Amino acid sequence: MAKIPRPKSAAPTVLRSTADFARHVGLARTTVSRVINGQPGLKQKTIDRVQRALAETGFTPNAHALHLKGKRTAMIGICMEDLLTPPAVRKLAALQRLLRDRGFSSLIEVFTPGAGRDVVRHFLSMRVEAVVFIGHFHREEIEARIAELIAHGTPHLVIDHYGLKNANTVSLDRSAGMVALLNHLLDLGHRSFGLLGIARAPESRSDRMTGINAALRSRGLDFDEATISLDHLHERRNDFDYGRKLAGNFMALPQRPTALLALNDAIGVGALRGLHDAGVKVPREISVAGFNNQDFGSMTTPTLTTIDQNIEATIATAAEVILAQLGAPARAKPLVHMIEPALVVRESTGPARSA
Amino acid sequence: MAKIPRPKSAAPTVLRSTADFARHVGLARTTVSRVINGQPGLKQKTIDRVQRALAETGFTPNAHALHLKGKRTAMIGICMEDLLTPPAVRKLAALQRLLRDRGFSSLIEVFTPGAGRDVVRHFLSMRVEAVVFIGHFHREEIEARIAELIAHGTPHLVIDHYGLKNANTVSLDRSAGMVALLNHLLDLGHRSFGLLGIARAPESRSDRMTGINAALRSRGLDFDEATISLDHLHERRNDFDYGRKLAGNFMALPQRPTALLALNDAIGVGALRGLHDAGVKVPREISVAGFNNQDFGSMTTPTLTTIDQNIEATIATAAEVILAQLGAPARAKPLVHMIEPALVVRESTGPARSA
DNA sequence: CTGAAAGCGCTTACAG
DNA sequence: CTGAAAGCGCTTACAG
Repeated sequence: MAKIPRPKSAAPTVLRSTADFARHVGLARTTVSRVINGQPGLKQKTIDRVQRALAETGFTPNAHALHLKGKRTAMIGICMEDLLTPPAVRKLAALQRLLRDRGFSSLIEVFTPGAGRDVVRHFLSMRVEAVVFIGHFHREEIEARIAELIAHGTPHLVIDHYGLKNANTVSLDRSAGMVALLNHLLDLGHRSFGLLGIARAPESRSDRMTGINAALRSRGLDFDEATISLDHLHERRNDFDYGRKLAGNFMALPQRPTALLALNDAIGVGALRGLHDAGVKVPREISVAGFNNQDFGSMTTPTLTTIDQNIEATIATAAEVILAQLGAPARAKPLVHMIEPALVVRESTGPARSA
Repeated sequence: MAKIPRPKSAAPTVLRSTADFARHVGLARTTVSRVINGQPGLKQKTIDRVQRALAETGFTPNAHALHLKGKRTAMIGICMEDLLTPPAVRKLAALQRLLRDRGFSSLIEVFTPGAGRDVVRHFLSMRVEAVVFIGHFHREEIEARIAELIAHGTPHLVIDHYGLKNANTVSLDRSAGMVALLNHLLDLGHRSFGLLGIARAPESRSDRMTGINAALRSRGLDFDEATISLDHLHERRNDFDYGRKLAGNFMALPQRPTALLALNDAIGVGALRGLHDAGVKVPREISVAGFNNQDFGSMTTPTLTTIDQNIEATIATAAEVILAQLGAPARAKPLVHMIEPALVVRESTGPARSA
């Protein structure tokens, strides 16, 4: 590679090392290092001189060399299921902020299926102090990654994916969320429920099934009789359109449910739209509920009843769990934290039509 | 600090260095290093032995040491205005993905006002190969950061903040977006426009003003007569509620505009909600347009006319610009790229009431 | 206050 | 194939 001639501007040649920098200031490397690290026994004059040069040149000690000398990396690896799910991104934002306030920087990666091993290896090669996973993952793959981390002695935490073997987790109590929602609707006289995206489901959904079941049973209702699912009609997606289409399918049924429960707010809002297009009045003719309490749910017509995830509590707990593990001896038993959700009643739920 | 006793499990003691690992495999450090780096002249048997041990132990060479020895960091610093603006996060997600495909990892930080210096210094201490800013920043602060990066010889790019001195930028042509929107509405007979969050504005907004002005003038209309702004009535925010309140204010006016132009879709959707609450029919009585083409805009009643940001093109260009700068001599002139937006006509705009 | 030295974890010639 | 050595950029005793 041909050498690029240095520009002859007024700006000093870029300083790449403490040696360069010490030469530039006219002091010993040792002295410079002591100033930078705030060690005692230096003349104020020397300190000022170095500080000024530091500000002028913008010299920054090489973090990699610092780490080699034993300085902690103060980095946390955060592995996201994706960056396109708003509630997950809200958690990321909150966690990143909390960690930064505590002096940690976040190394953020997306866990594309099959590439989990690469992501974790990258984190380990960077010697992160802990790894946090946010989202819902392929069970076997993430369990393998967590086993690796444990073997490696690197603390971990999984946010949102409940029920993983040997994993430290912080998750929303989705079962309790469904119980709250069902009780609200049962109190309104509803006895038959259409499930949008909730049935036939991977783990995080089955928590919900547990909740639905429990709520129904406590009122003496049978799950199979009280619920109906049409998820098999479309390829499963988590977006507006999936809800819109499914709502249409429910309306075409001879025996319509009186309430629709959606996996999330996007599907719920899509259902509202589908019902609107079909000329069905919500909540007069049918009630609709979402999950997650995303912001747009308060802007639809009608506004959407939903379950709030309590993201602040989730992330506060997560940060605590992560930070407590740092430098502490590895725990024998995994830590499992549950976060309580909150029911948010809006306009989309009302008394059952023919209760 | 008390030493933590190593667990006596079957798992081998954690291997922290090539020295440890070489001892574990029973080979010389040099040999191990050569296998890891795929150098020629090794017996297949040795290669297999090392590979197997690598897989078994999960040993990862220390990235910091690698870098010290001259390996490039392959890291790009990405500095976000925040992680709560969905279009910005969509750009982050797309950029992170493109960079990862090219073998770069992303170091993501949030640029809290006043802490920009720290963020950039952290990036530099990590020896990132380039720094990308996504969003809209305090002008002087970001210009100072960019000057530092240039002095430092580290490539940079700003996505979305147009018009910065000496900065490489990729930005949406918001002026062209407003022209397209205005022409659409002018063709529908609209002659008076309420501006929601667009006026009295920092740079990125003034691009819009330029576009509005140009479109109006080309039809012989005067800006001051044709537009009205009520932004002074509330503290400026970018959310649904701001739009909802402002829409109410516009309806209370003796001389109502026939169309409302919102800074973004959230404000636009909020306006739809405010109009709905006030019993005003959209678009029969008034038209509403947003900006950004966020997903929820197609779920409201009515659906929202807006401008699409063409995020794919933005990020493809951004990745190209960044990667082209790596290892290339610094350019004398900043690179300025403009991305063309696209008009998305939906239900919220229609013929002017009394055209 | 300065300077020379050791060592963090690696790779890469260099000599066996 | 192995081993000893140098050196990347730093900090931290250690001796002046």
